[in-house]
Amino acid sequence: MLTGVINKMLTDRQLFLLQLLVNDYVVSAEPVGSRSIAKRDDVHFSPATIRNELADLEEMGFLEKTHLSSGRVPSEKGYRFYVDHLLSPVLLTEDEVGNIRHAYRKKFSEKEELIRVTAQVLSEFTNYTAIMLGPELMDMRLKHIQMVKLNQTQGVLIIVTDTGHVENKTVTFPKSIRAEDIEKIINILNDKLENVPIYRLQARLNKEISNVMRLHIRDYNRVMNMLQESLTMDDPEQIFCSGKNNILVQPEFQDVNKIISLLNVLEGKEIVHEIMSMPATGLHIRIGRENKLNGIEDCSLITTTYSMGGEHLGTVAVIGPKRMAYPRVVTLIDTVSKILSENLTK
Amino acid sequence: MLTGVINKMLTDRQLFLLQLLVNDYVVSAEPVGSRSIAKRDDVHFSPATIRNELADLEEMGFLEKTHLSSGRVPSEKGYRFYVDHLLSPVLLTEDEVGNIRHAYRKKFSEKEELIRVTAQVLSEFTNYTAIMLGPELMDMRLKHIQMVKLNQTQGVLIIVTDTGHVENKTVTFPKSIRAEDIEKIINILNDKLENVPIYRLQARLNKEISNVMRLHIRDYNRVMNMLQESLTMDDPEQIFCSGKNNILVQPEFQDVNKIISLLNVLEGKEIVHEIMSMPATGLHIRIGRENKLNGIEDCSLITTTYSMGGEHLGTVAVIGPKRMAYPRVVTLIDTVSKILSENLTK
DNA sequence: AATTAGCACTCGGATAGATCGAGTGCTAAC
DNA sequence: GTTAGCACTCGATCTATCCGAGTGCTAATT
Repeated sequence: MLTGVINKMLTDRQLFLLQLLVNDYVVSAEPVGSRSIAKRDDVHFSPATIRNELADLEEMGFLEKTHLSSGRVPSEKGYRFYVDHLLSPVLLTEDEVGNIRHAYRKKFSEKEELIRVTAQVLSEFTNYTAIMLGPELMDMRLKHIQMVKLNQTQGVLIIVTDTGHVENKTVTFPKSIRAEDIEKIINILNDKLENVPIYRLQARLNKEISNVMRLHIRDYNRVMNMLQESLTMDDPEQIFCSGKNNILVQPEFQDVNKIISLLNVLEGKEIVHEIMSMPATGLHIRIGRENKLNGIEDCSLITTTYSMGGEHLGTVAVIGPKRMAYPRVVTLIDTVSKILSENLTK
Repeated sequence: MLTGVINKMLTDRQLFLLQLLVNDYVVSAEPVGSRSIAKRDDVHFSPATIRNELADLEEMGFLEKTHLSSGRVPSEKGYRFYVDHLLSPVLLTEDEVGNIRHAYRKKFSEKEELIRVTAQVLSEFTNYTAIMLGPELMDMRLKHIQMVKLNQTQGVLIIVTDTGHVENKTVTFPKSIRAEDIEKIINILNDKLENVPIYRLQARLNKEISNVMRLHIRDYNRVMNMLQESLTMDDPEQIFCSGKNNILVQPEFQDVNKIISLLNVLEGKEIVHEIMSMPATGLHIRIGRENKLNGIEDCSLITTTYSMGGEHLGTVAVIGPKRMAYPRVVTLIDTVSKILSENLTK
């Protein structure tokens, strides 16, 4: 049991009641009244007493009422206190752990697939929305570059990074170019650009490569233009999102307009920035307005990271209503991100 | 003007009224009454006359009432007749054509991007949902295969098809294998598998390659297993979907449960099958229950195809409510698919 | 014979009370 | 410090009523 030292302002009983109330509200989605609390077996005082305590908790800003004579609902401050001090991690049942492991039973030949499946598992088991951010292109380095000719004028330029990520661009080469030239170009690129960070490719191309190219390749300008274009990386990172619709069944989103605006937020790029703005290490929770992004004021965001061979790779996020099953989600996101890291590492 | 010969059952005036009514209902989303039709400048008969005509049209099954004393709404048969005989194609304004062209102004280095943008344009200009099906893997042939080693035990296997599509798989190779071996394997594969249809890769691997491999490669069994796995193609095709949320603002989807089930359908695989079940050539419209797929009984599906250099490549689809702006969508989907084909071809 | 004016009728949607119940705060008794 | 009792509040639900936009049918008009 918790002792009152956590916060001088709150008595043990108040802590206890706050915890009960949040737990209750999280499952019922209805304002919690004193009577319903008093009915519990582990509560040994009367509704009137509870009313007094709740009134105090409200005065301190941990609880709110939806109208003058309604039951209480946790405020954001209440949730914050709850997740900081009252969160008792929940154990998954053996069945659940089994089911999760089961989802990873098959062999994954594409890393993307593994990440996608993780998003799926997480959204399914939490019943909220899961978003996975892959490694940022910023952090990747070039491993290998390759050109496959499709026909006389077109080819596919394939760029593989050290993390195993593959980008491909269709290019149209100048007619004047010869097959040997293409090979030469690719060789030069591989030679000079290996291990260069992806975001520096273009700069390096201009600085160091251009001289060598000029010597060896005819029609130098056109080729450089072509390469210039192909080495532009626009997508900052890969994103997988699963269970976008889960959140809609929550009673707080019965309003069609809310649904539309939330879905738009989930599909926009801003949500990615919001997630990236979370601390890059450990598990973090942002509740309601703590999120800077407009449109998710009624949501909470929980994030943690995953890695490959110890190296930070990306972020796992779960978005649900403020009224979220925090203990369960915290456990799940932690478990799943570990499983993902294991799978990526081996 | 249309003449009555189209269908012996309907007089010119009935055709005219049916067209008016559909046009009106499509924009208003409200049952159309005789009075509101009579008020139009181009209508020269009284509400009573119109009521008689509408009653006849209803008897013939082209119209419906939502309740005993409501105005009329087109039935599915009514829509069907409308799109078959009364659809007058609409011209886009110069502004619109300009805006569409504008969306394609930038150079596309990835074919996928071009298709994605097309989905976006289409959903934006129709205000419905656009779905693009890429070329089926079935129809592709192997152009080139390539292995990039990431470290001692892992590599990325890259598969390029004749259409310029790139698949990549992360593989873990047996420790015993040597660098030269890998090169040898890839050479054998490229040699023997070029131009083989993607879906036959595995079969060919077993039949013709296995002998050659056995001769040249040590640790034959493990290598074969690895390749076996890597050449499994699970995704039948690429899919781009844009504007999933557009459809939700339509008044027929004010019900949250309808929204959820529709979104689930749009995200599922069945919708792809539904689209693939459309005739593979020309423009086609399926109205409401004409769609076999459960969950889109209240929607209409319009599809056409796009191509690259004359060769059929994929399908463009728009999903909206039955009460759809058919003339506009038909024009748009037609225009856009042509622009896409042009862009792919050049 | 076709059209239209007139009229009774239907039904959904909006509005206004009435009622109910779950909740509160406060006071006084325990 | 706790609790029983009570007056009070407010959302939710139900009912009754009214209104308007629509219909079908009949009889008069063109």
